[in-house]
Amino acid sequence: MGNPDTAPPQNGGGDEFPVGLRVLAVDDDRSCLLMLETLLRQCRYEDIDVGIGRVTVKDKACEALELLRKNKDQFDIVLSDVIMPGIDGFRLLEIVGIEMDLPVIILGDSHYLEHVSVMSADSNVETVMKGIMHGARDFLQKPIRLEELKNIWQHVVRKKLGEQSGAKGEANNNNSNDDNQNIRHNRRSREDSNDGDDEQNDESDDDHLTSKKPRLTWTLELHSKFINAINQLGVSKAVPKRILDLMDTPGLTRENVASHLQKYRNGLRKNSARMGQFYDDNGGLNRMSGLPPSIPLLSFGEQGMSRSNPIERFGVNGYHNRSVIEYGSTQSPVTLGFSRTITQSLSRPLNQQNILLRHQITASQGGQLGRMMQHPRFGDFASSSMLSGNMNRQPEFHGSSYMRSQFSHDIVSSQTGLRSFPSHDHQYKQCPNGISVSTSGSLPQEARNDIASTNASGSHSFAIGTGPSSLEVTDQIP
DNA sequence: GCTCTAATAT
DNA sequence: AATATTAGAG
Repeated sequence: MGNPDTAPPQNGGGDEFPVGLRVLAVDDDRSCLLMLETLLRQCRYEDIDVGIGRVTVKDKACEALELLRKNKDQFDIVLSDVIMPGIDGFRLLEIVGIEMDLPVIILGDSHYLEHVSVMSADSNVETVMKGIMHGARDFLQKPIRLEELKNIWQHVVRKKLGEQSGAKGEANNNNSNDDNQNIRHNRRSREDSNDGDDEQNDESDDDHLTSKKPRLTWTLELHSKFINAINQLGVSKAVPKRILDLMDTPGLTRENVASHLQKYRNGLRKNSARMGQFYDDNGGLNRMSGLPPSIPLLSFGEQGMSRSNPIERFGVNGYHNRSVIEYGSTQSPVTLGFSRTITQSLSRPLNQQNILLRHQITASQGGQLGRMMQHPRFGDFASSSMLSGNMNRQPEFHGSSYMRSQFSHDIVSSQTGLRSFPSHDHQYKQCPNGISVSTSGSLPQEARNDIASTNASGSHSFAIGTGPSSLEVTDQIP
């Protein structure tokens, strides 16, 4: 809670507002809109010289959008009501975020809040959160007060600042052979807004670029390094610090590694819980010491089904001839809600697929494992994408290339009792005691996805498992 | 004070 | 789901 009106950028005067900020306000409620416009003009966000008025109002989101599209670069900031017929505030927010990346401020409608919620408090928070998650820069609750509007310029400044400093690492999709350039460190600043009252928290430390928080993306390269490090260290000694050192990746933090490690271990744990055991770096049999006994032997149910990006949906029995694969870009929070759907046909119903899977199981395990054996997932053995090194599915894999993949694999081995079969369409090499994959029959959909999504075109190779228990597979698509 | 890890938040 | 952040224990 600091002093509200810190000096705006250029003019040193503490009380001057950036004259001529180009604001577009959208609200379907005419009276609100008028009020808003009046206030905005009082802020001197008004038209000065440019052809287009500096304060522009629209009572329909679609018109606002049209205006924005036609006049890119003609606006600095957008204020939008939440509830509107047609395109609502959130939607507008998304679109604007994607198409022109302007700061958007969401205006909360008290009517709406009352309406929707039994008690306004919660839903308010929810709404605010939703707005923020969708990329809103701020959230102002109606009735909007002049004081609040006076400060919206800060978002524009922040955005500009953000653009300057961070060289815009936006499209880091398929990039990078250079292991690490998606790394950008950021300390965040808690920025929020509030309900009925007031708000301005402008702690000017220095680095609160409220813009976007770039998160580290664990690319395949990074992950490989990570896995490498772990292999070198051995499971027991693999702690964040050491891994970090071994990875030798500038910009990467221990926290990054720790977080990833946590996930990695979860994967291990899951696996090992299923197997009851796993091999450590010495090839020795390890009992995961700290294994919570509570971990189910197999979580085939809902949990496992929707692992990783492509979200598969099977009928309860897995009988669908077609499965729906849904995906969406997760690049930026703004893309929330944008997802497309494609379909992929299955050669056979899952339950008829010829799954080759052997594992020593005891009779007592029969119940759950039995089910698993009918529908093993790639992930059941080595694959949580974590272990397979198959991280980071790129959007490009979706769609046609995805459908084009005709892999059909059987999971056939693990240390105990499972073995691999030679196969026509791919080469494989199996490490001693390795987990292996071969392509002899068919594979549950999930597994196929794991593999297919690794592949954009032509062949690819990937590793399954780590250390001595790993396998490298090279697939060749006919 | 630093590191690790589990838990929790975004 | 994937990462980040936090909190408490060593």
